[in-house]
Amino acid sequence: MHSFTEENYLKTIYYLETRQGTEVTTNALAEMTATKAASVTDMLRKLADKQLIHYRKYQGVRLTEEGTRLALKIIRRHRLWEVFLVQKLGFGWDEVHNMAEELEHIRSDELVERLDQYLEHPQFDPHGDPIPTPAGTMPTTGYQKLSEVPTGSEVCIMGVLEHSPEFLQHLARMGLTLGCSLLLREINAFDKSLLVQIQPETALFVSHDVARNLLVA
Amino acid sequence: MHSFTEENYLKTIYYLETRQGTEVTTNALAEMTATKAASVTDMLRKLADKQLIHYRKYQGVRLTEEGTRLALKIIRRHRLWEVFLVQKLGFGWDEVHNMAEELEHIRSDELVERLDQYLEHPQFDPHGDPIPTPAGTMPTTGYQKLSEVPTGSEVCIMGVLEHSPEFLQHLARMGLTLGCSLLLREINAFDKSLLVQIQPETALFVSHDVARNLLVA
DNA sequence: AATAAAATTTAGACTTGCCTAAATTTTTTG
DNA sequence: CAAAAAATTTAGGCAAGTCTAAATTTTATT
Repeated sequence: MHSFTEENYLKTIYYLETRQGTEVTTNALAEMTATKAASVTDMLRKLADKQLIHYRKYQGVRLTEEGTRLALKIIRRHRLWEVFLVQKLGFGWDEVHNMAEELEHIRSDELVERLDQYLEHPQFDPHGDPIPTPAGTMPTTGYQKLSEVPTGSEVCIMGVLEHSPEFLQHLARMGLTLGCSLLLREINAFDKSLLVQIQPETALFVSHDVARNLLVA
Repeated sequence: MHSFTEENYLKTIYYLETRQGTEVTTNALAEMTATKAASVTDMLRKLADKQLIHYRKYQGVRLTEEGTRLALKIIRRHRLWEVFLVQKLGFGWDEVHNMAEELEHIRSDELVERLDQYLEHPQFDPHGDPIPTPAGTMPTTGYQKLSEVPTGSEVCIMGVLEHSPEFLQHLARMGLTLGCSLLLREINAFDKSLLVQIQPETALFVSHDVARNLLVA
């Protein structure tokens, strides 16, 4: 059995590893977990002893196969609980992250599979993130960042890369929601902001920071 | 904020205090929490520092008002999650205790109140135990132990005092379920077992140990 | 390439919650 | 009511996970 703390490190390593595509550094982990680098080093030694990560001193870490499997199991739980909180209990998508951070550590596998069944096997969480399979693999989506599609594209908002309440509430204030269609009119040369049209009559500017956290298809 | 461990001690103290009506001893707590007496003493000092219990060395403990309020909050969460697991996810009443032991520590008050609403404000958990109010009071029931009702009584099974899977599965094998009607035919003088009639044609012997863990009205 | 800066690890310590062994207090018993 | 037994507390220690400060390694800079 693994501690909450170990589970959180695995999840964070998975996140940084897939986001950056490179080995994950001690400092990056310290920042994400809001601890100090020395504490991270201690935990990395422990995870390496348990064969959950490949760790070369001073070189950073990657998850082993077993570590990846475990990380995806936690992420599956997290996302299924988020679906429950939004669809069944009526929370907003900007309110559920912290609760799911606790619920994801509940240890029963049978509970997770029954929850999945009760929710009718959702494919995506309320933020559009794909839910890992029970077998421990991450479904792939062909989504791109809005900041990377060419001018003139007509796309649909499929997910977000940033889950903070601040970001999600900002989207809501701009009228941007999951499933919303966008026509990319132009990209401003000065600050890289994007002019997007969301209704025949309505267009607005979206900052580059917002655009690179919006997934579209 | 209180740790999982502190919450578990409060819950256990509440349970023993109301079951026995007297001050709770260190040894009783050590047995219930599967730890050693010395560890209990440590924790009692901490809980007393936080004004959650009245503690007189060598004399045992009682919960303060604040301690009682907190204990009932945990018990409310536990019982609501049990209702969820049985009614929504389809678990048996003998399977849910351990999962609820983990779920009861999820910290969001709003989550609990939304769950309560989603479950349509249940009054009792799957074992017939009353669910404490949001205000932190325990509803009273007039239930008696089956071992204490007079011969000839016709009663209905309303709850259980023992929650172990072994006990609950034993009830199931005897055909005894919540809501089941019983006619108490006689009490055996030799071993205090009870002859109870559950159908016009069907009667069976129930041990004293079973009878004192069955609540009836 | 040598040195300065940055990143990482090591060393030693703290807190929580648990343990064993020994000391103390309370209760029981002859 | 005094001695023995039982219950409880104290003392000292351990593991997990964190910290600060110092040492080491890597990277960047001149």
